[in-house]
Amino acid sequence: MSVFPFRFDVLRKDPASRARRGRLHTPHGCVETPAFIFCGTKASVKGLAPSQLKAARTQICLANTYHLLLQPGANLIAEAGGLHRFMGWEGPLLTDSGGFQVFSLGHGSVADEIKGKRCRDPSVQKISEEGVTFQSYRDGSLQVLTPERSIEAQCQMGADLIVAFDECTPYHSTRAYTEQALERSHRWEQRSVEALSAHNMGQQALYGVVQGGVYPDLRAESVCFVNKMPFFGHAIGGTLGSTREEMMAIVDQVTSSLDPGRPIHLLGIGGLHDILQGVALGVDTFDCVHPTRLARHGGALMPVTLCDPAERACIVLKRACYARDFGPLDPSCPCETCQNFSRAYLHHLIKAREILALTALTLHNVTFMNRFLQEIRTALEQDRFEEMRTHWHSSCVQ
RNA sequence: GGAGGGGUGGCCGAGCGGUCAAUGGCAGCAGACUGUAAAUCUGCCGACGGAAGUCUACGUAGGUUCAAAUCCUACCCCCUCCA
Repeated sequence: MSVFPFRFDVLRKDPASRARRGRLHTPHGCVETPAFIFCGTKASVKGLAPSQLKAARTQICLANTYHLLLQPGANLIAEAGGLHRFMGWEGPLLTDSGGFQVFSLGHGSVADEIKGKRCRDPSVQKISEEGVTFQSYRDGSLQVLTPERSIEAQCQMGADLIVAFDECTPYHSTRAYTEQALERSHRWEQRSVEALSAHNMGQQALYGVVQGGVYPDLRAESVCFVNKMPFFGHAIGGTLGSTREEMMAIVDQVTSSLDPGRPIHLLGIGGLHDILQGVALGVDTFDCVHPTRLARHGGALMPVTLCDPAERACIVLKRACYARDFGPLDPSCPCETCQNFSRAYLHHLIKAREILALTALTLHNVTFMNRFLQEIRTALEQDRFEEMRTHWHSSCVQ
């Protein structure tokens, strides 16, 4: 009789907000929360080896069912001994269900669309009760993703935390459509639960996704649904509106009524301010491509004191003004990049399109995020979170 | 010496009478990036101007034409082949 190897403990609650310091137990180790989950979409955090992730004190990474299903296939990963062994990462892993990708296929515009920035061509995919038919981005072949297939693949890959298959409704959806999609997502999530229990290996914990778009009553309905389902944790998904205020209003509403005993994940959000606000609203984990993508595009995350506080929390190293900046990237950062390379050298690597630029900046941004989340955890432990938030807020927002 | 090909904006390279301040690419400059089709994408990129616009430009100097980077003549360079 084996014991379910997952547990979420709330170690401390912030007196001034809904923030909490927690610990998420998985078969591959604990995740101290609040935590950031790095995106390793195709079973690799682009540019970094697992040893480097580890050195940067990374706790947990994410991979994507959709991408891995198309290449190299869940069967192959199972043959390899599971995702952990396949990618050489011993720590906790999460796999996303592929629900999000289904809506960004063939276009690449849907990520924007979900954020309310652009309209998409609605003609690409077929959504039925059974699941979603979509075109592979690799070879154009038609693929079908259903709750059962997503869960089966996630079980084969064996990530610790897995996500129920949902429909991610875009921003420009009507209320009627969002509602219809929500109901269907709930049925898919129900099927996800059943599919997981059919595999019954007990080595994976399932997250249910809260949908409902920008409509408070639908979000409320979705919260009510996931709370009743036997999910281990909850994820907040779908469109979160077109502005930060709208996003936080939705997160606020949702987190205030989710089961407080379960960990809460905010899908796809990773801005520093967003994390601070999210944590204050009770979010335990975040994932986002931003830190790693930003790095590949020449941006280095920076403490507020080291970048132009009027704008972003990063410096764009490819800018000409860093060509002769021979000082360290961030003197306070212990990462190998900051310890060894000047801004001028990093600028050069980027301009010269050297591969090291990608690795060096990614390593820094990963380190930065881990330190940032560590700072939040420490602040929570010392009841200083409110102070930290205020400090960041006043430093960054003029 | 003979025959042929070519000289275009920082570079490479299209254009071969008007719609050409001149396609592309590179380099340069700036912006974007939030469940990753992203080492990507977008914009600017002769000078002056906020803009409309004005000026200077396609080896050099003339010429033909209402109009020339595009046609003609001479000259200067470069490349290939033959002697």
